[in-house]
Amino acid sequence: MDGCICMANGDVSLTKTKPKKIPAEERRNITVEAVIDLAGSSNPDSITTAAIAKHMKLTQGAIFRHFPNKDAIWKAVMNWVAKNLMARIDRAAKDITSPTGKMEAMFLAHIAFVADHPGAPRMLFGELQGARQTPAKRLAQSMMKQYAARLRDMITSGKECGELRDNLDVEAAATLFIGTIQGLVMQSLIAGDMDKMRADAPRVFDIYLHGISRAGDTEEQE
Amino acid sequence: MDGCICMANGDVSLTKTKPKKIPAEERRNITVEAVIDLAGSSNPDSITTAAIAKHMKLTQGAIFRHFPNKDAIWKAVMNWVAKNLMARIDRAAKDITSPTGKMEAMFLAHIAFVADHPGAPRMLFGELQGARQTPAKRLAQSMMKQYAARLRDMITSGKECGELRDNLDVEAAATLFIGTIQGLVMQSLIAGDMDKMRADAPRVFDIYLHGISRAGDTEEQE
DNA sequence: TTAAATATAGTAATCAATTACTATCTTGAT
DNA sequence: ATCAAGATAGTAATTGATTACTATATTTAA
Repeated sequence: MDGCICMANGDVSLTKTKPKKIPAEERRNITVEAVIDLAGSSNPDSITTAAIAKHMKLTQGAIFRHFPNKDAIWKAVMNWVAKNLMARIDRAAKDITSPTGKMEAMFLAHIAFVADHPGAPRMLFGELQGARQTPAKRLAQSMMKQYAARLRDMITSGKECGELRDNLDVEAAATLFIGTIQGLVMQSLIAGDMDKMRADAPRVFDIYLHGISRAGDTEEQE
Repeated sequence: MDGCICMANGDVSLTKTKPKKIPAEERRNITVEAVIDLAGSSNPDSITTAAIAKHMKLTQGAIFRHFPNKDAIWKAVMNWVAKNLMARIDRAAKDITSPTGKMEAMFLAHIAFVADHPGAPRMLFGELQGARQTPAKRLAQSMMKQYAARLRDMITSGKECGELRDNLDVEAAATLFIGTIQGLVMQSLIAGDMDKMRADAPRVFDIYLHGISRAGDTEEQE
């Protein structure tokens, strides 16, 4: 398909021609990347250890030299997703003072992250829906809680500084913010087109902003 | 577990107490219901034919007397979902004239359907995301297309009759409508609480309506 | 050399699907 | 009406493929 992952070690011998022996920690990172990669194009729940191993040019058994079991792999992947997503969102909102500006930056940063890593939301969705209470699920849930709390704070301060409607339902607004992202992501995953999501995101957020802003505030400067 | 399925045909013979042998078509319907039931509490993709059979008090092999293979089961299930969901939405919007009124009725009807059948959206999400182009996926995709087209028409006529903003982005508004539902559903599935979704839906739709309505139109009559 | 990293080659469990066979209902000629 | 013949719906056992996981041998970098 993409053919750009790792076929480049046949002849060209620089430092490592056949990088067979890789230190354990780096191998774990490679494993996480492989899983996220695979999750981008197949049901996360049915990604086998054999498929992971094949994708990173290893034998299946070798995986278990670096992870005690499959759940541990999932935990590592969820950890990666939570860390990188939150970092990206924080970075985007850092230099902006206005609450609505912060929210827009967060929204677009979140969308961009998902567009870069389509496997991430699929894993989140799949993992969170499962009945089984895995370590990975606990991680995902705590990230969601943290996300929602931060949003509520932001919306509340937006009301206080007059950018948002006084009668705005803070909880509903936070729910809709997250829901809007999830909905956009779902539709893009269904369409199999992440670029479409990038294009739609600003237009959709504009409507959301209309919905929460103080009447008359939202100027259409397009 | 419930013990009321088929043990009752030894002595009592009226017209039909509960015959052990069930005609093929009804058995197929029972199968569909069993799958949707199971999908409500476990990953649809990992529902086994054995689990389906057990849930409807049959042996695993008997399933294949009524379906040629597993894909055929999924196709039948998707057909059921598409038919019932669309019927319910149509019924809700039928007697309402105002476009925004129609949209609200559709929104709430959609949410109610999902709350009644939590397995349905899980199957749709799971099926639509998969890379494999199954008959079930084709069915789901055509339903989504039909849904989106109907929404765009409704929003357009809402603009024409003055209920919605003139500068409203029709496509984005339709995307956000569906996305809002999907987001609400996702969050409820994650929380494992369908009643919460029923309660949140009107509050969230109110914000959406704010976002698409003509300025000054939306009266807060609460 | 030596210890970590990987390969090889297994395991028991589970999957969808098929088989051989049995039980029950339906039908039509008498 | 009756009752063999055929159709229908079921069971139980088994298939080959695939799963997560493991035991042990081999390779390679320091």
